[in-house]
Amino acid sequence: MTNHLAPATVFKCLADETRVRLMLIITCEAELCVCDLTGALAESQPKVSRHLAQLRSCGLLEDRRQGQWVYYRLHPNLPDWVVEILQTTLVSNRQWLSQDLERLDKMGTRADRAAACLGGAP
Amino acid sequence: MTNHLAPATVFKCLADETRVRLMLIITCEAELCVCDLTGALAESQPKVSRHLAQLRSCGLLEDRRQGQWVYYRLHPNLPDWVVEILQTTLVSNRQWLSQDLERLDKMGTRADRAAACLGGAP
DNA sequence: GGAATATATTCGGATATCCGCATGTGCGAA
DNA sequence: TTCGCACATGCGGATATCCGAATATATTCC
Repeated sequence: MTNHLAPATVFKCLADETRVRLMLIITCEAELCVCDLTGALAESQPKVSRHLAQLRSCGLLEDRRQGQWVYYRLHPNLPDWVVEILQTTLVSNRQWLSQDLERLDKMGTRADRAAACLGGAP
Repeated sequence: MTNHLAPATVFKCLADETRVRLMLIITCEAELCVCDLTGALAESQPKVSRHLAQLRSCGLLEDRRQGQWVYYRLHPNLPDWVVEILQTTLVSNRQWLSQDLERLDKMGTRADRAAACLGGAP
């Protein structure tokens, strides 16, 4: 809402298959760490990390370090129209994204593991 | 709705400033010929033509020759989510697009078709 | 401190993108 | 047919993008 992100800048960020997949999965799951994303996409760690860095430097993502893990989520100041676009794309392309989400589901996300840990034994 | 356009493909088309401007203006005006678009963008004719060709070959635009003019419009089989994205982007970036639309408006002639899409934005 | 895990970055090369300039093509009018 | 306008495209060349492999940094655990 506060950021000015030119349309071309936003679309350039989404113009790479790896980056759209990252953005849509994060839109879907709210917050994920790099290892989750690497597993979900079944891509190499440097590749995923590089694209995440690009998305962050453009202002689409925000990162947060917690221990050895770095969590990524949509940037809180993301303009509304960008969020809308992500959600629209997500809703109409679930099938396209299903393999990534299945892989993510099967590995159990770090967020889930952490939550389970908080609820159970720390 | 019928076409299968992968998200990355669509966003790649919109990842260039010239191409987003073309797509948004056409989304706004329904149908325009190359000379209108060249005037609106104030870019060279080969540049505009080349980008239009790319948008057409990707399936985002459809062209129609009428006499010496070639009119471009959104492809009728464009998936709904792509149209939604274009409209969302348009609505939230009127200011960004205003110069192009003003130029188009001032040209008059072939661009007689309502430029009233801009609404009341300054 | 040292090993182990998670993440980031550098490097170099293959490929893609974008552009201006010039030229080619299709159409209508004279 | 020839001219002129509207549009498309071929041809370099500059620049950007993307990747794998290797390496660097950060943090935790022992």
